Amino acid sequence: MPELADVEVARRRLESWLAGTTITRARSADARILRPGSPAAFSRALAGRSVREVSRRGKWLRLLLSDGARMFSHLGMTGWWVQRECGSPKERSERGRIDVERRGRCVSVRYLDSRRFGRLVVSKEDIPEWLALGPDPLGDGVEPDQLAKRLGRNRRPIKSALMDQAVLAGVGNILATEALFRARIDPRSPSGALSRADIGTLVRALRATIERDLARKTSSGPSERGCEDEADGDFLVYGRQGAPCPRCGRPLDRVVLGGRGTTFCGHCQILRTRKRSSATEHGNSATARIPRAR
DNA sequence: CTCTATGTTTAATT
DNA sequence: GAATTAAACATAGA
Repeated sequence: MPELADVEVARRRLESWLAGTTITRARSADARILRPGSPAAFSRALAGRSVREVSRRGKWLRLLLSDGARMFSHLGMTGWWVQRECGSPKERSERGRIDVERRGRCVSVRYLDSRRFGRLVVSKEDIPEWLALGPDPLGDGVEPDQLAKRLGRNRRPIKSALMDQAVLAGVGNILATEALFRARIDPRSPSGALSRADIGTLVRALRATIERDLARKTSSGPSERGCEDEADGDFLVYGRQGAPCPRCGRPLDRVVLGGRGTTFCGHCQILRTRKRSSATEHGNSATARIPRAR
């Protein structure tokens, strides 16, 4: 469930279940999920504390505890939080649980993650992974100028740059694919080749995609089921290679960028190209505009 | 059996 | 050294 919108939904659920409650018991025995960390340290850090707030940056979730310590949660590919009764039996994919007392009742919040790419980390301070995140397109907003700066002038494909969590926090394969389609930009375009107008369009496309995801996922039923939510699946182009482009009807293409499958329309999404960097280039450059043909 | 998968880290190669 | 690529992780589903 690792789209930015999914993680935001998870945050809201956790907040409604945990904010203001006191943790009576916390358990996780999975060494893969607790990395770094140990079952004993996990229980010790959480038990007896109350939950002050649940925040999110990019794909990371953070519980702020009454003693100032934190618990971080990354959902990886298949992680999800659910609410169960305290006596409810452990499920196959259950990797941890946090039991709290709410209005005199015992409520059990469980972490499910079949593939175990997710993580649970307890720490007294914010962890490096959290601090290294770039601006969150939903929480922080993104200025086209600042994004242009972060993208730099390199030849890295724009899609790979968007998915770099230090550039923008929370953009994954689906979001990057969908936003680039909306912005009509070929995902293989070198990030340095995008114009200021391109970047403005891209920022709007990202925002539109996130808002729509969020609206869909929050309105559509209680996504209380294990790891699946029905609101998933209806994408413009993601995973639809060979199907007709929703804009021009030509079959959608697929390439691999940065090891990730990338669907796009080779007709609607234009490849941006720019000047070739010259060995003598330095600093300024009204002179460095050598149009590049291919 | 083969291929793919919403993510990230690390090793290998250029 | 920087930059790009492949592999690895663990599991499920088509």
